[in-house]
Amino acid sequence: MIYQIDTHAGVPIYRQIMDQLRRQILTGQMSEGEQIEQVRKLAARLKVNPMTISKAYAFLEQEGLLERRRGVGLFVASVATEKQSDTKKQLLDEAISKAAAEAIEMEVSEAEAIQIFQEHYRDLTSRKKGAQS
Amino acid sequence: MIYQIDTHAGVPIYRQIMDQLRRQILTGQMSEGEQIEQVRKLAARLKVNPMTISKAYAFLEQEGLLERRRGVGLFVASVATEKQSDTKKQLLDEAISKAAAEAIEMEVSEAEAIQIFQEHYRDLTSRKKGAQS
Amino acid sequence: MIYQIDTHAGVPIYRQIMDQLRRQILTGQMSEGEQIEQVRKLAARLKVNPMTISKAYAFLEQEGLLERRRGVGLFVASVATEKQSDTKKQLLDEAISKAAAEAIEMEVSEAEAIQIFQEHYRDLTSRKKGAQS
Amino acid sequence: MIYQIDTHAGVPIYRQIMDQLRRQILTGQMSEGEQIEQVRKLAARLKVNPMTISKAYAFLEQEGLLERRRGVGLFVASVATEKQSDTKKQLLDEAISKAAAEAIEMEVSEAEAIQIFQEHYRDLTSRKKGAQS
DNA sequence: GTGGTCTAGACCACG
DNA sequence: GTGGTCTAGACCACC
Repeated sequence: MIYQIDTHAGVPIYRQIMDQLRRQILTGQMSEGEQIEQVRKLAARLKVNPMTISKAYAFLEQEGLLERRRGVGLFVASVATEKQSDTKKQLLDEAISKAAAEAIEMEVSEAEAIQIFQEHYRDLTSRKKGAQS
Repeated sequence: MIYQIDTHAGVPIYRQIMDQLRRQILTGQMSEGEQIEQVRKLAARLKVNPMTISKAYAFLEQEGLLERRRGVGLFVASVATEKQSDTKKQLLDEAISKAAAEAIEMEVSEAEAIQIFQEHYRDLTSRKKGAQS
Repeated sequence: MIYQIDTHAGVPIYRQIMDQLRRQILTGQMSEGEQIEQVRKLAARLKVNPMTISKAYAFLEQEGLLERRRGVGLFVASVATEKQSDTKKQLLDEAISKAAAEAIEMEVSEAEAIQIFQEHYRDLTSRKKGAQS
Repeated sequence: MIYQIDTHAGVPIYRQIMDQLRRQILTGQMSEGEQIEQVRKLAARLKVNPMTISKAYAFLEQEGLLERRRGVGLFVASVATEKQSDTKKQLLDEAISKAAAEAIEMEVSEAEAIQIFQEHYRDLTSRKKGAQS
Protein backbone atom coordinates (compact mmCIF):
# COMPACT_ATOMS: atom_id res chain seq x y z
CA MET A 1 0.00 0.00 0.00
CA ILE A 2 1.14 3.51 -0.84
CA TYR A 3 1.05 6.09 1.90
CA GLN A 4 1.21 9.81 1.27
CA ILE A 5 2.79 11.31 4.35
CA ASP A 6 3.17 15.04 4.77
CA THR A 7 5.48 15.71 7.67
CA HIS A 8 4.73 19.40 7.72
CA ALA A 9 0.96 19.23 7.44
CA GLY A 10 0.01 19.85 11.04
CA VAL A 11 -1.80 16.53 11.02
CA PRO A 12 0.18 14.00 13.07
CA ILE A 13 1.87 11.29 11.07
CA TYR A 14 0.17 8.49 12.96
CA ARG A 15 -3.17 10.05 12.15
CA GLN A 16 -2.38 10.31 8.45
CA ILE A 17 -1.55 6.63 8.44
CA MET A 18 -4.71 5.81 10.33
CA ASP A 19 -6.89 7.77 7.94
CA GLN A 20 -5.37 6.30 4.82
CA LEU A 21 -5.37 2.75 6.09
CA ARG A 22 -8.88 3.06 7.47
CA ARG A 23 -10.06 4.26 4.10
CA GLN A 24 -8.38 1.34 2.32
CA ILE A 25 -10.07 -1.11 4.64
CA LEU A 26 -13.50 0.45 4.66
CA THR A 27 -13.67 0.88 0.92
CA GLY A 28 -12.83 -2.76 0.48
CA GLN A 29 -9.43 -2.26 -1.07
CA MET A 30 -7.96 -4.54 1.56
CA SER A 31 -9.61 -7.87 2.06
CA GLU A 32 -10.66 -9.31 5.37
CA GLY A 33 -7.95 -11.36 7.03
CA GLU A 34 -5.23 -9.80 4.94
CA GLN A 35 -2.00 -9.13 6.76
CA ILE A 36 -1.04 -5.54 7.40
CA GLU A 37 2.43 -4.31 6.62
CA GLN A 38 4.75 -4.96 9.53
CA VAL A 39 5.37 -2.18 11.99
CA ARG A 40 9.12 -2.11 11.55
CA LYS A 41 9.01 -2.48 7.77
CA LEU A 42 6.53 0.31 7.31
CA ALA A 43 8.51 2.43 9.75
CA ALA A 44 11.66 1.86 7.72
CA ARG A 45 9.86 2.53 4.45
CA LEU A 46 8.32 5.80 5.62
CA LYS A 47 11.42 6.68 7.59
CA VAL A 48 9.58 7.25 10.81
CA ASN A 49 9.87 5.78 14.26
CA PRO A 50 8.28 2.33 14.68
CA MET A 51 6.32 3.64 17.65
CA THR A 52 4.55 6.08 15.38
CA ILE A 53 3.31 3.24 13.19
CA SER A 54 2.47 1.17 16.23
CA LYS A 55 0.37 3.98 17.58
CA ALA A 56 -1.64 4.21 14.37
CA TYR A 57 -2.21 0.47 14.35
CA ALA A 58 -3.13 0.44 18.04
CA PHE A 59 -5.90 2.96 17.53
CA LEU A 60 -7.25 1.13 14.50
CA GLU A 61 -7.24 -2.03 16.54
CA GLN A 62 -9.33 -0.28 19.16
CA GLU A 63 -11.69 0.86 16.41
CA GLY A 64 -12.15 -2.79 15.58
CA LEU A 65 -10.65 -2.57 12.11
CA LEU A 66 -7.46 -4.44 12.86
CA GLU A 67 -6.89 -7.67 14.70
CA ARG A 68 -3.72 -8.62 16.45
CA ARG A 69 -2.56 -12.24 16.26
CA ARG A 70 0.05 -12.47 18.92
CA GLY A 71 3.52 -13.17 17.71
CA VAL A 72 2.32 -13.29 14.14
CA GLY A 73 1.27 -9.83 13.10
CA LEU A 74 -1.67 -7.55 12.47
CA PHE A 75 -4.55 -8.37 10.14
CA VAL A 76 -7.64 -6.73 8.74
CA ALA A 77 -10.36 -7.65 11.20
CA SER A 78 -13.14 -9.93 10.08
CA VAL A 79 -15.70 -7.47 11.39
CA ALA A 80 -14.37 -4.82 9.08
CA THR A 81 -16.20 -6.17 6.05
CA GLU A 82 -19.59 -5.49 7.57
CA LYS A 83 -18.88 -1.81 7.71
CA GLN A 84 -17.59 -1.61 4.16
CA SER A 85 -20.54 -1.20 1.85
CA ASP A 86 -22.12 1.32 4.17
CA THR A 87 -18.98 3.37 4.36
CA LYS A 88 -18.43 3.45 0.63
CA LYS A 89 -21.83 4.95 -0.02
CA GLN A 90 -21.61 7.25 2.94
CA LEU A 91 -18.34 8.85 1.88
CA LEU A 92 -19.68 9.51 -1.59
CA ASP A 93 -22.95 10.80 -0.27
CA GLU A 94 -21.28 13.25 2.04
CA ALA A 95 -19.06 14.64 -0.68
CA ILE A 96 -21.92 15.07 -3.13
CA SER A 97 -24.17 16.57 -0.48
CA LYS A 98 -21.47 19.08 0.41
CA ALA A 99 -21.06 19.99 -3.26
CA ALA A 100 -24.80 20.48 -3.71
CA ALA A 101 -24.97 22.66 -0.62
CA GLU A 102 -22.13 24.84 -1.91
CA ALA A 103 -23.80 25.21 -5.28
CA ILE A 104 -27.05 26.32 -3.71
CA GLU A 105 -25.33 28.76 -1.38
CA MET A 106 -23.42 30.21 -4.33
CA GLU A 107 -26.66 30.49 -6.24
CA VAL A 108 -25.42 28.25 -9.01
CA SER A 109 -28.24 26.53 -10.87
CA GLU A 110 -28.60 22.78 -10.94
CA ALA A 111 -27.75 22.61 -14.64
CA GLU A 112 -24.60 24.69 -14.21
CA ALA A 113 -23.48 22.67 -11.23
CA ILE A 114 -23.97 19.41 -13.08
CA GLN A 115 -21.96 20.73 -15.98
CA ILE A 116 -19.07 21.59 -13.67
CA PHE A 117 -19.39 18.16 -12.14
CA GLN A 118 -19.19 16.49 -15.53
CA GLU A 119 -16.07 18.44 -16.43
CA HIS A 120 -14.33 17.35 -13.27
CA TYR A 121 -15.49 13.78 -13.62
CA ARG A 122 -14.23 13.48 -17.17
CA ASP A 123 -11.02 15.27 -16.41
CA LEU A 124 -10.24 12.97 -13.52
CA THR A 125 -11.22 9.87 -15.47
CA SER A 126 -8.96 10.69 -18.39
CA ARG A 127 -6.08 11.47 -16.06
CA LYS A 128 -6.51 8.15 -14.32
CA LYS A 129 -6.52 6.29 -17.62
CA GLY A 130 -3.44 8.17 -18.66
CA ALA A 131 -1.65 7.17 -15.50
CA GLN A 132 -2.52 3.52 -16.03
CA SER A 133 -1.36 3.28 -19.61
CA MET B 1 -22.82 36.92 13.13
CA ILE B 2 -23.48 33.43 14.40
CA TYR B 3 -20.52 31.18 15.04
CA GLN B 4 -20.75 27.44 15.40
CA ILE B 5 -17.89 26.36 17.65
CA ASP B 6 -17.22 22.73 18.35
CA THR B 7 -14.85 22.50 21.29
CA HIS B 8 -14.46 18.78 20.90
CA ALA B 9 -13.67 18.69 17.20
CA GLY B 10 -10.06 18.23 16.26
CA VAL B 11 -9.99 21.64 14.63
CA PRO B 12 -8.54 24.42 16.79
CA ILE B 13 -11.05 27.00 17.90
CA TYR B 14 -9.19 29.92 16.38
CA ARG B 15 -9.27 28.12 13.06
CA GLN B 16 -12.98 27.47 13.25
CA ILE B 17 -13.52 31.19 13.78
CA MET B 18 -11.18 32.08 10.95
CA ASP B 19 -12.88 29.73 8.53
CA GLN B 20 -16.37 30.89 9.33
CA LEU B 21 -15.53 34.56 9.28
CA ARG B 22 -13.48 34.25 6.10
CA ARG B 23 -16.35 32.53 4.42
CA GLN B 24 -18.76 35.27 5.45
CA ILE B 25 -16.49 37.92 4.01
CA LEU B 26 -15.58 36.17 0.79
CA THR B 27 -19.11 35.17 -0.06
CA GLY B 28 -20.19 38.76 0.34
CA GLN B 29 -22.31 38.26 3.42
CA MET B 30 -20.33 40.98 5.17
CA SER B 31 -19.91 44.23 3.36
CA GLU B 32 -16.66 46.02 2.85
CA GLY B 33 -15.83 48.46 5.63
CA GLU B 34 -18.20 46.83 8.06
CA GLN B 35 -16.92 46.66 11.62
CA ILE B 36 -16.01 43.28 13.09
CA GLU B 37 -17.23 42.23 16.52
CA GLN B 38 -14.80 43.23 19.26
CA VAL B 39 -12.37 40.65 20.52
CA ARG B 40 -13.56 40.77 24.13
CA LYS B 41 -17.25 40.78 23.28
CA LEU B 42 -16.95 37.83 20.95
CA ALA B 43 -14.77 36.03 23.46
CA ALA B 44 -17.39 36.54 26.15
CA ARG B 45 -20.16 35.47 23.81
CA LEU B 46 -18.44 32.27 22.72
CA LYS B 47 -16.99 31.65 26.16
CA VAL B 48 -13.48 31.22 24.87
CA ASN B 49 -10.18 32.83 25.70
CA PRO B 50 -9.84 36.34 24.19
CA MET B 51 -6.41 35.37 22.91
CA THR B 52 -8.10 32.79 20.74
CA ILE B 53 -10.26 35.41 19.03
CA SER B 54 -7.36 37.77 18.73
CA LYS B 55 -5.32 35.10 17.03
CA ALA B 56 -8.04 34.39 14.49
CA TYR B 57 -8.40 38.10 13.67
CA ALA B 58 -4.63 38.54 13.42
CA PHE B 59 -4.35 35.79 10.84
CA LEU B 60 -7.22 37.21 8.79
CA GLU B 61 -5.56 40.60 8.93
CA GLN B 62 -2.43 38.99 7.58
CA GLU B 63 -4.48 37.43 4.80
CA GLY B 64 -5.61 40.95 3.91
CA LEU B 65 -9.26 40.33 4.68
CA LEU B 66 -9.39 42.50 7.78
CA GLU B 67 -8.11 45.99 8.36
CA ARG B 68 -7.05 47.31 11.74
CA ARG B 69 -7.87 50.97 12.43
CA ARG B 70 -5.96 51.88 15.56
CA GLY B 71 -8.09 52.90 18.45
CA VAL B 72 -11.26 52.12 16.55
CA GLY B 73 -11.43 48.44 15.79
CA LEU B 74 -11.24 45.88 13.01
CA PHE B 75 -13.07 46.20 9.71
CA VAL B 76 -13.67 44.15 6.59
CA ALA B 77 -10.86 45.24 4.27
CA SER B 78 -11.70 47.12 1.11
CA VAL B 79 -9.60 44.74 -0.90
CA ALA B 80 -11.80 41.90 0.21
CA THR B 81 -14.51 42.57 -2.35
CA GLU B 82 -12.20 41.91 -5.26
CA LYS B 83 -11.55 38.42 -4.12
CA GLN B 84 -15.19 37.58 -3.67
CA SER B 85 -16.32 36.31 -7.04
CA ASP B 86 -13.15 34.28 -7.48
CA THR B 87 -13.50 32.70 -4.06
CA LYS B 88 -17.10 31.81 -4.57
CA LYS B 89 -16.25 29.83 -7.67
CA GLN B 90 -13.22 28.30 -6.07
CA LEU B 91 -15.08 26.94 -3.05
CA LEU B 92 -17.70 25.42 -5.30
CA ASP B 93 -15.09 23.99 -7.60
CA GLU B 94 -13.27 22.29 -4.78
CA ALA B 95 -16.39 20.70 -3.39
CA ILE B 96 -17.50 19.41 -6.79
CA SER B 97 -14.04 18.16 -7.62
CA LYS B 98 -13.91 16.27 -4.36
CA ALA B 99 -17.29 14.72 -5.07
CA ALA B 100 -16.23 13.67 -8.56
CA ALA B 101 -13.06 12.12 -7.22
CA GLU B 102 -15.03 10.14 -4.64
CA ALA B 103 -17.45 8.92 -7.26
CA ILE B 104 -14.64 7.68 -9.48
CA GLU B 105 -12.87 5.98 -6.63
CA MET B 106 -16.08 4.27 -5.61
CA GLU B 107 -16.60 3.22 -9.23
CA VAL B 108 -19.86 5.05 -9.50
CA SER B 109 -20.71 6.03 -13.08
CA GLU B 110 -21.10 9.63 -14.16
CA ALA B 111 -24.83 9.19 -14.72
CA GLU B 112 -25.38 7.65 -11.31
CA ALA B 113 -23.31 10.32 -9.60
CA ILE B 114 -25.25 13.07 -11.32
CA GLN B 115 -28.49 11.51 -10.27
CA ILE B 116 -27.37 11.45 -6.64
CA PHE B 117 -26.28 15.05 -7.03
CA GLN B 118 -29.68 16.05 -8.35
CA GLU B 119 -31.43 14.37 -5.47
CA HIS B 120 -29.34 16.24 -2.94
CA TYR B 121 -29.69 19.51 -4.81
CA ARG B 122 -33.47 19.29 -4.97
CA ASP B 123 -33.75 18.05 -1.42
CA LEU B 124 -31.69 20.94 -0.10
CA THR B 125 -33.51 23.49 -2.25
CA SER B 126 -36.92 22.40 -1.05
CA ARG B 127 -35.81 22.41 2.56
CA LYS B 128 -34.46 25.91 2.20
CA LYS B 129 -37.71 27.14 0.71
CA GLY B 130 -39.60 25.46 3.50
CA ALA B 131 -37.47 27.19 6.09
CA GLN B 132 -38.02 30.58 4.50
CA SER B 133 -41.78 30.40 4.28
CA MET C 1 -7.60 9.78 43.20
CA ILE C 2 -5.48 6.94 44.50
CA TYR C 3 -3.89 4.63 41.96
CA GLN C 4 -2.49 1.23 42.82
CA ILE C 5 0.26 0.57 40.30
CA ASP C 6 2.09 -2.72 40.20
CA THR C 7 5.13 -2.35 37.99
CA HIS C 8 5.85 -6.06 37.96
CA ALA C 9 2.36 -7.32 37.30
CA GLY C 10 2.63 -8.09 33.61
CA VAL C 11 -0.24 -5.69 32.99
CA PRO C 12 1.09 -2.52 31.36
CA ILE C 13 1.08 0.54 33.57
CA TYR C 14 -1.02 2.56 31.17
CA ARG C 15 -3.62 -0.18 31.21
CA GLN C 16 -3.73 -0.29 35.00
CA ILE C 17 -4.36 3.43 35.02
CA MET C 18 -7.04 3.09 32.35
CA ASP C 19 -8.84 0.35 34.24
CA GLN C 20 -8.81 2.15 37.54
CA LEU C 21 -9.83 5.49 36.13
CA ARG C 22 -12.52 3.95 33.94
CA ARG C 23 -13.95 2.25 36.97
CA GLN C 24 -13.98 5.49 38.95
CA ILE C 25 -15.83 7.24 36.16
CA LEU C 26 -18.30 4.50 35.35
CA THR C 27 -19.22 3.88 38.95
CA GLY C 28 -19.98 7.55 39.40
CA GLN C 29 -17.15 8.29 41.76
CA MET C 30 -16.03 11.07 39.48
CA SER C 31 -18.62 13.57 38.40
CA GLU C 32 -19.27 14.65 34.87
CA GLY C 33 -17.19 17.63 33.82
CA GLU C 34 -14.70 17.12 36.60
CA GLN C 35 -11.11 17.79 35.67
CA ILE C 36 -8.76 14.85 35.51
CA GLU C 37 -5.40 14.98 37.20
CA GLN C 38 -2.84 16.59 34.93
CA VAL C 39 -0.64 14.36 32.84
CA ARG C 40 2.62 15.69 34.22
CA LYS C 41 1.47 15.82 37.82
CA LEU C 42 0.19 12.28 37.80
CA ALA C 43 3.35 11.18 36.03
CA ALA C 44 5.44 12.80 38.74
CA ARG C 45 3.28 11.35 41.49
CA LEU C 46 3.43 7.80 40.16
CA LYS C 47 7.02 8.25 39.08
CA VAL C 48 6.39 7.15 35.53
CA ASN C 49 6.95 8.78 32.18
CA PRO C 50 4.33 11.39 31.20
CA MET C 51 3.82 9.58 27.91
CA THR C 52 2.58 6.56 29.79
CA ILE C 53 -0.12 8.63 31.46
CA SER C 54 -0.89 10.37 28.21
CA LYS C 55 -1.39 7.03 26.51
CA ALA C 56 -3.88 5.92 29.13
CA TYR C 57 -5.81 9.16 28.81
CA ALA C 58 -5.73 9.02 25.02
CA PHE C 59 -7.37 5.62 24.95
CA LEU C 60 -10.02 6.66 27.45
CA GLU C 61 -10.69 9.69 25.31
CA GLN C 62 -11.25 7.39 22.35
CA GLU C 63 -13.61 5.34 24.48
CA GLY C 64 -15.59 8.51 24.99
CA LEU C 65 -15.04 8.70 28.73
CA LEU C 66 -12.70 11.68 28.69
CA GLU C 67 -12.95 14.96 26.87
CA ARG C 68 -10.04 17.10 25.92
CA ARG C 69 -10.41 20.88 26.18
CA ARG C 70 -7.51 22.19 24.26
CA GLY C 71 -4.97 24.11 26.24
CA VAL C 72 -6.99 23.60 29.39
CA GLY C 73 -6.90 19.96 30.34
CA LEU C 74 -8.82 16.72 30.34
CA PHE C 75 -12.25 16.29 31.82
CA VAL C 76 -14.75 13.53 32.50
CA ALA C 77 -16.91 13.47 29.39
CA SER C 78 -20.53 14.50 29.67
CA VAL C 79 -21.58 11.33 27.88
CA ALA C 80 -19.99 9.25 30.60
CA THR C 81 -22.88 9.66 33.00
CA GLU C 82 -25.27 7.81 30.72
CA LYS C 83 -23.22 4.69 30.94
CA GLN C 84 -22.85 4.83 34.69
CA SER C 85 -25.92 3.19 36.20
CA ASP C 86 -25.76 0.37 33.69
CA THR C 87 -22.13 -0.29 34.40
CA LYS C 88 -22.56 -0.34 38.15
CA LYS C 89 -25.16 -3.06 37.99
CA GLN C 90 -23.32 -4.95 35.31
CA LEU C 91 -20.07 -5.20 37.25
CA LEU C 92 -21.88 -6.48 40.30
CA ASP C 93 -23.95 -8.89 38.28
CA GLU C 94 -20.91 -10.39 36.61
CA ALA C 95 -19.11 -10.93 39.88
CA ILE C 96 -22.11 -12.54 41.54
CA SER C 97 -22.84 -14.68 38.52
CA LYS C 98 -19.26 -15.91 38.49
CA ALA C 99 -19.48 -16.75 42.18
CA ALA C 100 -22.72 -18.67 41.71
CA ALA C 101 -21.23 -20.61 38.81
CA GLU C 102 -18.21 -21.56 40.92
CA ALA C 103 -20.41 -22.69 43.76
CA ILE C 104 -22.45 -24.91 41.50
CA GLU C 105 -19.42 -26.40 39.85
CA MET C 106 -17.91 -27.09 43.25
CA GLU C 107 -21.18 -28.70 44.30
CA VAL C 108 -21.63 -26.28 47.13
CA SER C 109 -25.26 -25.85 48.11
CA GLU C 110 -27.07 -22.55 47.87
CA ALA C 111 -27.32 -22.23 51.64
CA GLU C 112 -23.63 -22.90 52.15
CA ALA C 113 -22.64 -20.49 49.45
CA ILE C 114 -24.79 -17.77 50.91
CA GLN C 115 -23.25 -18.30 54.29
CA ILE C 116 -19.77 -17.89 52.85
CA PHE C 117 -20.99 -14.78 51.08
CA GLN C 118 -22.31 -13.31 54.30
CA GLU C 119 -19.03 -13.94 56.07
CA HIS C 120 -17.09 -12.13 53.41
CA TYR C 121 -19.60 -9.32 53.23
CA ARG C 122 -19.50 -8.68 56.97
CA ASP C 123 -15.77 -9.06 57.14
CA LEU C 124 -15.23 -6.51 54.41
CA THR C 125 -17.78 -4.12 55.85
CA SER C 126 -16.22 -4.11 59.29
CA ARG C 127 -12.76 -3.60 57.81
CA LYS C 128 -14.00 -0.66 55.83
CA LYS C 129 -15.58 0.94 58.88
CA GLY C 130 -12.37 0.40 60.79
CA ALA C 131 -10.41 2.15 58.09
CA GLN C 132 -12.75 5.12 58.12
CA SER C 133 -12.75 5.72 61.87
CA MET D 1 -10.46 -32.45 27.10
CA ILE D 2 -12.09 -29.46 25.48
CA TYR D 3 -10.18 -26.20 25.41
CA GLN D 4 -11.78 -22.83 24.75
CA ILE D 5 -9.12 -20.66 23.18
CA ASP D 6 -9.78 -17.02 22.41
CA THR D 7 -7.06 -15.75 20.11
CA HIS D 8 -8.25 -12.20 20.34
CA ALA D 9 -8.50 -11.92 24.10
CA GLY D 10 -5.70 -10.12 25.85
CA VAL D 11 -4.72 -13.30 27.68
CA PRO D 12 -1.82 -15.21 26.13
CA ILE D 13 -2.76 -18.53 24.60
CA TYR D 14 -0.35 -20.51 26.72
CA ARG D 15 -1.91 -19.00 29.81
CA GLN D 16 -5.42 -19.89 28.70
CA ILE D 17 -4.30 -23.48 28.30
CA MET D 18 -2.57 -23.46 31.67
CA ASP D 19 -5.59 -22.05 33.45
CA GLN D 20 -8.03 -24.48 31.91
CA LEU D 21 -5.84 -27.52 32.42
CA ARG D 22 -4.94 -26.51 35.96
CA ARG D 23 -8.57 -26.14 36.78
CA GLN D 24 -9.39 -29.58 35.39
CA ILE D 25 -6.68 -31.13 37.50
CA LEU D 26 -7.36 -29.29 40.72
CA THR D 27 -11.10 -29.80 40.64
CA GLY D 28 -10.55 -33.50 40.25
CA GLN D 29 -11.86 -33.77 36.71
CA MET D 30 -8.61 -35.43 35.67
CA SER D 31 -7.40 -38.32 37.73
CA GLU D 32 -3.94 -38.67 39.15
CA GLY D 33 -1.54 -40.50 36.83
CA GLU D 34 -3.69 -39.86 33.80
CA GLN D 35 -1.74 -39.09 30.65
CA ILE D 36 -1.90 -35.60 29.21
CA GLU D 37 -2.56 -34.99 25.53
CA GLN D 38 0.64 -34.85 23.53
CA VAL D 39 2.10 -31.47 22.69
CA ARG D 40 1.97 -31.95 18.93
CA LYS D 41 -1.50 -33.43 18.87
CA LEU D 42 -2.96 -30.70 21.00
CA ALA D 43 -1.13 -28.09 18.97
CA ALA D 44 -2.59 -29.50 15.78
CA ARG D 45 -6.04 -29.72 17.30
CA LEU D 46 -6.04 -26.13 18.56
CA LYS D 47 -4.15 -24.89 15.51
CA VAL D 48 -1.53 -23.14 17.58
CA ASN D 49 2.23 -23.25 17.67
CA PRO D 50 3.55 -26.41 19.45
CA MET D 51 5.87 -24.18 21.44
CA THR D 52 2.81 -22.58 22.97
CA ILE D 53 1.53 -25.90 24.29
CA SER D 54 4.96 -26.89 25.42
CA LYS D 55 5.29 -23.69 27.37
CA ALA D 56 1.98 -24.22 29.14
CA TYR D 57 2.94 -27.78 30.10
CA ALA D 58 6.37 -26.68 31.27
CA PHE D 59 4.91 -24.13 33.66
CA LEU D 60 2.43 -26.64 35.06
CA GLU D 61 5.26 -29.09 35.56
CA GLN D 62 7.06 -26.40 37.50
CA GLU D 63 3.94 -25.89 39.59
CA GLY D 64 4.11 -29.58 40.44
CA LEU D 65 0.84 -30.45 38.77
CA LEU D 66 2.34 -32.40 35.88
CA GLU D 67 5.01 -35.07 35.86
CA ARG D 68 7.29 -35.75 32.93
CA ARG D 69 8.16 -39.40 32.31
CA ARG D 70 10.99 -39.38 29.82
CA GLY D 71 10.23 -41.09 26.58
CA VAL D 72 6.62 -41.68 27.61
CA GLY D 73 4.84 -38.41 28.04
CA LEU D 74 3.31 -36.08 30.60
CA PHE D 75 1.00 -37.19 33.38
CA VAL D 76 -1.09 -35.64 36.11
CA ALA D 77 1.25 -35.58 39.09
CA SER D 78 0.48 -37.77 42.08
CA VAL D 79 0.92 -34.81 44.37
CA ALA D 80 -1.89 -33.08 42.58
CA THR D 81 -4.65 -34.86 44.44
CA GLU D 82 -3.60 -33.45 47.77
CA LYS D 83 -4.12 -29.94 46.60
CA GLN D 84 -7.56 -30.62 45.21
CA SER D 85 -9.92 -30.03 48.11
CA ASP D 86 -8.01 -26.95 49.17
CA THR D 87 -8.06 -25.52 45.69
CA LYS D 88 -11.73 -26.14 45.20
CA LYS D 89 -12.54 -24.10 48.28
CA GLN D 90 -10.03 -21.43 47.40
CA LEU D 91 -11.43 -20.81 43.94
CA LEU D 92 -14.92 -20.52 45.33
CA ASP D 93 -13.75 -18.29 48.14
CA GLU D 94 -12.06 -15.90 45.78
CA ALA D 95 -15.09 -15.59 43.55
CA ILE D 96 -17.45 -14.99 46.45
CA SER D 97 -15.07 -12.53 48.08
CA LYS D 98 -14.86 -10.58 44.84
CA ALA D 99 -18.64 -10.50 44.58
CA ALA D 100 -19.00 -9.29 48.14
CA ALA D 101 -16.43 -6.56 47.57
CA GLU D 102 -18.29 -5.39 44.45
CA ALA D 103 -21.58 -5.32 46.29
CA ILE D 104 -20.13 -3.20 49.07
CA GLU D 105 -18.48 -0.81 46.66
CA MET D 106 -21.75 -0.45 44.78
CA GLU D 107 -23.53 0.18 48.09
CA VAL D 108 -25.79 -2.80 47.62
CA SER D 109 -27.08 -4.18 50.92
CA GLU D 110 -26.32 -7.68 52.08
CA ALA D 111 -29.94 -8.76 51.64
CA GLU D 112 -30.14 -7.40 48.12
CA ALA D 113 -26.86 -8.99 47.15
CA ILE D 114 -27.93 -12.33 48.49
CA GLN D 115 -31.15 -12.12 46.55
CA ILE D 116 -29.24 -11.47 43.33
CA PHE D 117 -26.99 -14.37 44.20
CA GLN D 118 -29.95 -16.68 44.67
CA GLU D 119 -31.42 -15.68 41.33
CA HIS D 120 -28.19 -16.47 39.54
CA TYR D 121 -27.73 -19.70 41.46
CA ARG D 122 -31.19 -20.96 40.62
CA ASP D 123 -31.00 -19.78 37.06
CA LEU D 124 -27.73 -21.60 36.48
CA THR D 125 -28.92 -24.73 38.26
CA SER D 126 -32.07 -25.00 36.18
CA ARG D 127 -30.13 -24.41 32.97
CA LYS D 128 -27.69 -27.13 33.87
CA LYS D 129 -30.49 -29.58 34.56
CA GLY D 130 -32.11 -28.63 31.30
CA ALA D 131 -28.90 -29.31 29.42
CA GLN D 132 -28.52 -32.72 31.06
CA SER D 133 -31.99 -33.94 30.32
C1' DG E 1 0.04 26.99 31.49
C1' DT E 2 -2.09 22.66 29.19
C1' DG E 3 -1.59 18.19 26.32
C1' DG E 4 0.43 16.04 21.93
C1' DT E 5 3.98 14.29 18.98
C1' DC E 6 8.11 12.20 17.69
C1' DT E 7 12.65 10.14 18.33
C1' DA E 8 16.16 6.68 19.68
C1' DG E 9 17.09 2.96 22.07
C1' DA E 10 16.44 -0.65 25.54
C1' DC E 11 13.81 -4.39 27.16
C1' DC E 12 9.92 -7.74 27.36
C1' DA E 13 6.20 -11.09 25.97
C1' DC E 14 4.43 -14.08 22.66
C1' DG E 15 4.66 -17.83 19.21
C1' DG F 1 10.48 -13.59 14.15
C1' DT F 2 6.35 -10.62 15.60
C1' DG F 3 4.38 -6.44 18.29
C1' DG F 4 4.28 -3.91 22.96
C1' DT F 5 6.07 -1.09 26.61
C1' DC F 6 8.66 2.33 28.75
C1' DT F 7 12.09 5.96 29.16
C1' DA F 8 14.25 10.58 28.51
C1' DG F 9 14.26 14.49 26.24
C1' DA F 10 13.16 17.74 22.56
C1' DC F 11 9.77 20.31 20.15
C1' DC F 12 5.08 21.97 18.87
C1' DA F 13 0.17 23.61 19.10
C1' DC F 14 -3.33 25.54 21.67
C1' DC F 15 -5.49 28.64 25.04
